[in-house]
Amino acid sequence: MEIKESERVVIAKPVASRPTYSNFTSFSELLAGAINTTPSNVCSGTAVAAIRPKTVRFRPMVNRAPGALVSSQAGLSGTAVSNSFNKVSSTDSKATIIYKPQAKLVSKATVSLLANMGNFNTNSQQMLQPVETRPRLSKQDKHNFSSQLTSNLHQNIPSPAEADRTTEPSRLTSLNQEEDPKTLSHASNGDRPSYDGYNWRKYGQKQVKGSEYPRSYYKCTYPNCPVKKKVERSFDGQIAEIVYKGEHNHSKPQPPKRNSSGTQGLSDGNAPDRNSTPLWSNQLNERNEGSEGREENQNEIGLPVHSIYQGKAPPSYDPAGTGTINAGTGTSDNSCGVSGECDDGSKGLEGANDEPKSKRRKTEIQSTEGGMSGEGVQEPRVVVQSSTDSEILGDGFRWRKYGQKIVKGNPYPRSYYRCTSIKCNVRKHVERVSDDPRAFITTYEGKHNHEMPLKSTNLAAFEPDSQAPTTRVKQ
DNA sequence: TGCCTTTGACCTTTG
DNA sequence: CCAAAGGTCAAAGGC
Repeated sequence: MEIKESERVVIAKPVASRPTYSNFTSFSELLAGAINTTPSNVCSGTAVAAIRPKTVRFRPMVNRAPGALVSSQAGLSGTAVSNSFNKVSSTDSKATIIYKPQAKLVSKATVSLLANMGNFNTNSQQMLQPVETRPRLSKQDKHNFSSQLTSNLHQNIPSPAEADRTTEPSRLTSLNQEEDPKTLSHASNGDRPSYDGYNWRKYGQKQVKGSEYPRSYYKCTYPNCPVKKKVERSFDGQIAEIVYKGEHNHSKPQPPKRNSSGTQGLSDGNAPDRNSTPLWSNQLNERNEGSEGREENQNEIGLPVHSIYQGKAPPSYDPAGTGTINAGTGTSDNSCGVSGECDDGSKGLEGANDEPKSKRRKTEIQSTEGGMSGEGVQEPRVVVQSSTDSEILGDGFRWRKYGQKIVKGNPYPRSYYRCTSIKCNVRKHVERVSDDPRAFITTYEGKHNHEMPLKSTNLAAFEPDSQAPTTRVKQ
């Protein structure tokens, strides 16, 4: 179980790929990783899965899926959200660390719940909304969810981070929703404007070592466009990482139609721009698979998604460039970055799954529109996201997760974080090294050039686990 | 009927 | 140079 140091060093890979962004979930994520992996595995075993073999087709399954998920999650987290704690602890049998786990669990549970419900609401955005502006769904529904979520969260989660988490759930929901593209579409009436504007075709799927979930390969459907992306899922089947290759040699396809109807209309009206903002959220909701949305949202949940560009990729995207924080931007931006224009859609797109096949295109188009319209907006969002994305981990600093990867020799995923302080180049990666979720090894690179944003006292609350983990400083 | 996803096999890349 | 892993192709099936 122990990790080989040499391998750790390998961090480079993720880095190399230009992370535009990422998500974070920091702790929760870690936990999730840890917990989920193990437990999840277990769960998966029990619950199962969820695996969402493929979403799309499951429509009929949809109901099941959610249910399944829920059950699974429930199993994991607890039947009910509230229970999540217990279960978590119980499952792992490690009660001590309740906090984080809880958070995670809770969120998941909630998520699952949401998912179920969410299908209707569809737009997980609710949670996101704050960030976005777009109201795409019926607000009421959202409210319901959100309220529920929040309530759950509150109950379950004592941690300070709740607020963030609330978002998480939503995100999660979105994820879940992925599975039910239909629901999304249906529910939302077309909510999904989301496609990033680009159209993607799935051309392959493969089981990757170290991952229970398959990696999906997508190509931009625009003629001659070399852009490809691959989407990996994490334990829960949520998107864990999206890697883009190449740059779009075209602008986003515009939707021929405009639909004013429905959500899009909303988005259009308000945020004309691309989806950036709205899309963002939308995306999340809509496409689950899509990556982007998730990216941002997922942060906490542990569903971190991040997009990484390979090759030339993103020409400009990162406002920050490598910007430490960009990540935030990266998220949504990433997509954008990749295409330059903002692919956002892409993320969603892949979701191909999400959408029902034939409709997909149609929707895409429409969605694109919505998305297209609002381009300018994106960046701003990014900003917002970034704020949400980063989390204060046990060490008292605020980190942004920019990557997660399973390294050989260790069945547990390694999460990469970057200090969100603008001038600070400190990075660290955290990986679980044993069945004990508390057994983490944290490796730091560089030194902080700023003070710790959070007081140690507070930290305690955040991370009970912090004790367990081992810390290393590369340099 | 057409489009898209799924999947197994083959090819390429990397260690 | 070999083996393993990853990536892509293309036929088949489903919606």
